[in-house]
Amino acid sequence: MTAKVKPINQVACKDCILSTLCLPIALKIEDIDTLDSIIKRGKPLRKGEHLFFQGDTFSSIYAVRSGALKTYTTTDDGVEQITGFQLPSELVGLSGIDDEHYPVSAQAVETTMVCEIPFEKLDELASTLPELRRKLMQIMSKEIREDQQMMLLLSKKNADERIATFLLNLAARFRRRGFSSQAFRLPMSRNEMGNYLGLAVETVSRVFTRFQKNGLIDANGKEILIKDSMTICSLAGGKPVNQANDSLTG
Amino acid sequence: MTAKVKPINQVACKDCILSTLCLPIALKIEDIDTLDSIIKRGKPLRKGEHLFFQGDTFSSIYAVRSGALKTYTTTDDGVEQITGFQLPSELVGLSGIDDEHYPVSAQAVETTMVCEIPFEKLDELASTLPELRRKLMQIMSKEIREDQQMMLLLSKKNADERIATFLLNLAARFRRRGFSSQAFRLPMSRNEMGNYLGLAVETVSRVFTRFQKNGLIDANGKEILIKDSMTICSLAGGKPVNQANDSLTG
DNA sequence: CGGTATATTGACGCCTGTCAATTTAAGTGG
DNA sequence: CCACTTAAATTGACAGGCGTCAATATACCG
Repeated sequence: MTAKVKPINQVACKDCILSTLCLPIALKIEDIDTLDSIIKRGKPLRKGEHLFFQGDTFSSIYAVRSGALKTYTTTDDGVEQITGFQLPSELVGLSGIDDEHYPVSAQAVETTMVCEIPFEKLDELASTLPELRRKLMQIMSKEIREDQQMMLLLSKKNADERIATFLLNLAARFRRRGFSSQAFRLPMSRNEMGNYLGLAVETVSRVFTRFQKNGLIDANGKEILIKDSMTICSLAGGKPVNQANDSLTG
Repeated sequence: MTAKVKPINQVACKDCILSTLCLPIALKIEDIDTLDSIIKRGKPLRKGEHLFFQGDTFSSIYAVRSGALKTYTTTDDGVEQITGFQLPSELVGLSGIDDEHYPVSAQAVETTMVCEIPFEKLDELASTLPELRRKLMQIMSKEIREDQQMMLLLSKKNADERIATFLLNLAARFRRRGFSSQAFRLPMSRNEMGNYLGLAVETVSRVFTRFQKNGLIDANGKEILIKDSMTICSLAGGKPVNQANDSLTG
């Protein structure tokens, strides 16, 4: 994996390489220190360990520092639906604010470190820092928007389009974090991908095989190389994106 | 339709019968007046008219006073996905906070009145009213939670389960507003329902016919009577709900 | 290196979308 | 209020995409 940056445990917010992506982006230096003071840095979660379970009392939101999480809901009859994957700098737990309890479980899909942000304190802080309040609302608004795009995907797109959309989405998120958007490692299994995308594992596997056969990607297990992003883009339903600002020519 | 309550145009927030459902629930009397002062009450929208279009500059969120709205996204290739229906007291436009533009269009599915809440002013108000700020975050959190439940529906449920879930969801929302949850009128067309639920109109129609044949509901056009809520509940994937606190015995 | 989880590939069937034809409802003008 | 037009809803026939089941191959891990 092309790791240009590596978050280190216990680093202060203002020194964290994720600071431009995480909450602090909107804060002044001294405010960042205030935010910093309420954040607890937890010990790493190993793959499969849970950060919290559906039904647990809501108390904190979490920011991923390294690794990746998944969140999922379980219905009364045991059906599971993954509702999202969280990469470094992304927040998890926002859906618990309204209720006393988290409506989802959060689990590490690989070794993961998180910052815990007690919501009570964050809320207090938000009352004195307008920038922070705005940023929080923006993050929640963005999540609503993205979830609704998932509704579109699940409701209207076929298997090829779903996988293409998913790969591009991941690619874009990796790029924002300074990684290559053409070559990356999927943090999740085929099973988890299928669950998230509303597809059977077998279908995911078949699409990957076909994409590879048609020269769209090069997939070696979880290692992915995007070879024909034009075609993938058009499959995903967006306009083709030129790759000028990616690692090839950047 | 069993209309127990009827919002009247130009009524102040503190006199609005929706006040316990809408934002003001968390506010003290004098604060409600402050909120009241920033709200613009618009003229009614006729069925089919738009409140805003996808891509329009974001400036306000809106509260539905009467009638119903739908929000939908349109992809580059013209595919439409309805992302939600908004009933009286519900907010629309929250997904636009993060960006400069609304990511969805909002259109009246029947004659509808809305309150316009300029976001700039709401945001200012939120800085001085902690209760308002919390309430806003709760509403957004709830929307995230509900959108993720839709992801579950679209990803894992079959046609019967989707319709059952949808009917129960509507029933619950009607009940909260003082209407019967057993007999109500659907504000949207079969087409819109199908679009929202990821089903073809024909499938929606067939499921309705089958539900009726099996004695689950009585459907006369848009008029719906829930006859066997136990079965519908179990189809929807939830625990059966007793009807004690509904109009039959309440 | 053996045991287990994960991934791949093939065969088959079903749910649901698509196409087409009515039927019914809604909206409009005289 | 009724005839006319148009939209919406229903019903049937058909087929295809994807899920399910099963077998094998590969990767992962202690």
